[in-house]
Amino acid sequence: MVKIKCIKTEPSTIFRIKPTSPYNFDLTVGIFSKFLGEVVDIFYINSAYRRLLNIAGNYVFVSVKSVGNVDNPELYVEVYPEDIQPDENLIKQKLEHILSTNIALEGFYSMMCEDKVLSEITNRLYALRPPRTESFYEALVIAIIEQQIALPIAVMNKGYLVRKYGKKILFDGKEYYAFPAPYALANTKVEDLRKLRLSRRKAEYIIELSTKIINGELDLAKINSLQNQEIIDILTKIRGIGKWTAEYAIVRGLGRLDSLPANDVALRKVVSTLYYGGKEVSEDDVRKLLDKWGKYKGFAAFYLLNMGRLK
DNA sequence: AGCCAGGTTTAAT
DNA sequence: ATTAAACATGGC
Repeated sequence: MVKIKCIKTEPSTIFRIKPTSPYNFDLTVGIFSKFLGEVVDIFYINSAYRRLLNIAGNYVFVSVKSVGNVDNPELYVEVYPEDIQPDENLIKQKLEHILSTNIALEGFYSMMCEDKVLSEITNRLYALRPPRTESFYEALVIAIIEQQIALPIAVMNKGYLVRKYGKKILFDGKEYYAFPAPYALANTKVEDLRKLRLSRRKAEYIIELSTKIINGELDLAKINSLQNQEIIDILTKIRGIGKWTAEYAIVRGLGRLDSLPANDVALRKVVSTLYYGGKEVSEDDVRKLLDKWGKYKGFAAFYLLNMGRLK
């Protein structure tokens, strides 16, 4: 039997975050509510973004509300620690990372004015930022799950995995889950993960990756000090992580906006529709088109992908 | 109805 | 070298 912890309904700490302007909170965290079956990052429109975080080994439940507006954004954060209260600054940094509150958009927006397609998208998605995962590990596992599969299915698959192996709490009568830690997944068997509707291959990839992390073969702590290409070289030596997976994880997990998962099927489709009149495009075509945006090419890809979802 | 969905590796041609 | 197969379901 799993013991369920109920979180107290009174926050132990309250603080505020001031994102750089412009910042559209609903649009940004709204990315999380697009798919049924999302169980880690919880957001209902006009409500709070809620998540169970793992901060330096301690579980902390956070609830984030917008108390500002797009041009004068401000976030109101309530913290409910399970046991030990971690340093408030660590929690704040983690949330600023996840919610991408510190990105400067001006450079990107002024660059996009030159492109008809992107300037229209930018108008519709104004002040949207790419949310990030809590950890790089989470980004890698999600990327593996999302390989060659429809996104709603991938989100459901992630949900099964999280419900089975993630830390669970109850808050206000609802269940919330932290993303599983590497040791939790390293100790599973392929057959266990197969039952969660993961393919045999993906189950192997996730277990092998998690094992490399807990035995120190792969040190994710030092990843962020490396260049994109260095990270790709290291990661693609690991079974199950190809170029797309590495590039995708660099965007989702590290929040680097200059990493371009050019071989992404959805991205290729959007680029084909919006720039090539529906003619099929290759990974190289996508790179050729987006490379000119330099350090913002990943951001441009993010906007294009979300445009594809708006349709 | 059927086909395609945010790849990558391995094993069989 | 090239190719097929592997995870499942909502939308078109």
